[in-house]
Amino acid sequence: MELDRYDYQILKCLQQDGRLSNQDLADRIGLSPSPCLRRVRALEEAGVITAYHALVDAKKLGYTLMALVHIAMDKHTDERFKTFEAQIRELPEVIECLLITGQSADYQLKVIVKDLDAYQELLLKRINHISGVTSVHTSFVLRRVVDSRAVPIT
Amino acid sequence: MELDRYDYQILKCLQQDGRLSNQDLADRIGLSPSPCLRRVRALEEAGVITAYHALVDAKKLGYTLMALVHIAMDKHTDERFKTFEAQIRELPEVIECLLITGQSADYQLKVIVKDLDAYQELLLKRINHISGVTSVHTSFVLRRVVDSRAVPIT
DNA sequence: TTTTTATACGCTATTTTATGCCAAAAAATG
DNA sequence: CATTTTTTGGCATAAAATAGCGTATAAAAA
Repeated sequence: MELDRYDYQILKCLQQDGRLSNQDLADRIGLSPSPCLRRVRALEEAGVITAYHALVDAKKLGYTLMALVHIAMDKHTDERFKTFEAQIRELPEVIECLLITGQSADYQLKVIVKDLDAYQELLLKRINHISGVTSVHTSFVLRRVVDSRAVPIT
Repeated sequence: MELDRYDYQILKCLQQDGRLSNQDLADRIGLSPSPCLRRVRALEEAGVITAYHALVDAKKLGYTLMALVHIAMDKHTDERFKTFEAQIRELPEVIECLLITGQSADYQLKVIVKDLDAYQELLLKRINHISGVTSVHTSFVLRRVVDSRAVPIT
């Protein structure tokens, strides 16, 4: 799919405010509502826009603790990875799971929990029980300096 | 702010689909449109809902590489942190910057770039130039197994 | 227990928005 | 330069958002 200046403007605007009305969006990018809406639909159709989400303040719901968990596996087989990932997907506290390169870890998880007790519980009763997990290292998040998922659009 | 069952349902729905119309939302949670809208506004007002975003597929825009960058500082002074963070905020490729506890790193950055060349450029010409940065370790993201920011809502 | 008060609901009317259709303009092509 | 293709803008209609108002319900006070 070919993207032009209008499309980039649309993406920029909707990345910032996913609930912009089509009319406001049209105004901002300098197009009338009909072609603007057509373009948004096309971007959704093409998978350039993948979803719309409301961001919820985790702390306001009691999730006061965020941690990064680095995990190393014993063997690097498809089987190990598959079962690990399947189990991880069952844990709602794991809001991110990345397979990464690097010395000491295979996966990095990002988890949010209500307190240290809950964290301990998650670690000892869930994550440690997954077969193949050999080492686990935790970093707690003290502050979120930048927290965006916005793709740079010039 | 006190949240009841309706509020949790609203949050759950809007986390999944940030563009749900108020009418559809009202239907799903079993309330008529007016009180539903009032609740959504109240949640926004109270900062429980912090923003709405469209998710854009980075790969479709040419950002094929994601990396985690672990950074250690020479001194742990307010001054060092302040200048580092200010400089980091100027880099649109840095979509996340976390101040973390742990052995070897003070910050973890998440960056997206178009290719290895761009990554090299970012690292050598931007990040390494920030005063106080003493060590930098990179992990590339091979796969995103889980990628949500949804707060668990029972 | 009864009365009062406050909160939140649902209905309705009005304004705003989304969306499909068609003619006109712009861009691309030969 | 003419023709074809694409995309726009305007308009009409349907849908949705939003504010006002009366009423029910639950909590608080008597």
